[in-house]
Amino acid sequence: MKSRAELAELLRSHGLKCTRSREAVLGYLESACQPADAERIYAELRAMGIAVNLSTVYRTLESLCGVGLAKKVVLENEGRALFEFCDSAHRHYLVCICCKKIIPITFCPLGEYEQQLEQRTGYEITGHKLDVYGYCPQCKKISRA
Amino acid sequence: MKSRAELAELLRSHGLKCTRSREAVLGYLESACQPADAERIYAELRAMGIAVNLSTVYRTLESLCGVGLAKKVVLENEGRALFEFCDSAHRHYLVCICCKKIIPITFCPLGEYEQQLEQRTGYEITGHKLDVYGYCPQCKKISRA
DNA sequence: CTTTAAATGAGAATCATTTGCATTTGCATT
DNA sequence: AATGCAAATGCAAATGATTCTCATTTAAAG
Repeated sequence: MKSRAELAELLRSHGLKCTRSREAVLGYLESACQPADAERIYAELRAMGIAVNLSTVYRTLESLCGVGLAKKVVLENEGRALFEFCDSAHRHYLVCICCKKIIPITFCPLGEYEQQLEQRTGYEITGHKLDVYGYCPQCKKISRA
Repeated sequence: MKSRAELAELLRSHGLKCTRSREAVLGYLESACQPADAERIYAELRAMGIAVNLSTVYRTLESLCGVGLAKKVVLENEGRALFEFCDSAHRHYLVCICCKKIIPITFCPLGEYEQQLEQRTGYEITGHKLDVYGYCPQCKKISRA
């Protein structure tokens, strides 16, 4: 959980002008425990008494992603894009297909696989996206009941 | 490349009424060498002289996916959904971030990884999605020139 | 050949996201 | 502290993919 001053500094050091909306959105993402979509960020900020405009939230998210302060996460069967604070760590997501809870996974087993693929296909591989789907412990119980 | 009769049989054996549009869409997917989006399928069919409606293409794709004859593929940074004929093989995609060409990959290295995840997280894992991004041989050359 | 439920066409509706434009604001400079 | 200006914002309208409504057509069961 970063202070107001830290957020401002983070923005400036990434070449972004520091504004009320940007500070708010960045602060929200930084303290969020899960990726959130624009509408949700918008709603939560309003609930906190910070009047931002939805377009501004979208624009801010775009800027933050542009400078690497946020990351856009697009999941299958999810109509809208999610965003998270970007600590520049490579990660994957484990998504509950029932309650939609998302937990990040830091272990990635694909390094060697990518090398093999490069050799076999002649592609120059720049990255990958892996999401795992299933039932979280709670939903597993419920679906059995 | 399946015959008209084979397509009809495929539809019926999956519990779908056989109609002109469905036969056309299924036939297109079956002979396509890459996943295609609804608009493209629509355009190509019209170009072949088959007058289908775009809504029908969407509805047909939904039905086909519903009975397992097609598969929806959602890629990052791709505004629209893609669809492919479903031969029920588990596969991943290697997508050129430059020309958007997509090649399917049949080798999947994630079986063991999923088991480890189940143990560590208590989730019941039902599946995953892995897409790999990079430059295809041609685009690799171009970007260097 | 009827019948009937399901499929289709045409266009309106929806939903997330983007954009145009007038107004405001950060912030560097007087 | 006041000024200027480009960048950021608010608002409403535009967009693009997809879905829905409803009147009409069609597949295929009887």
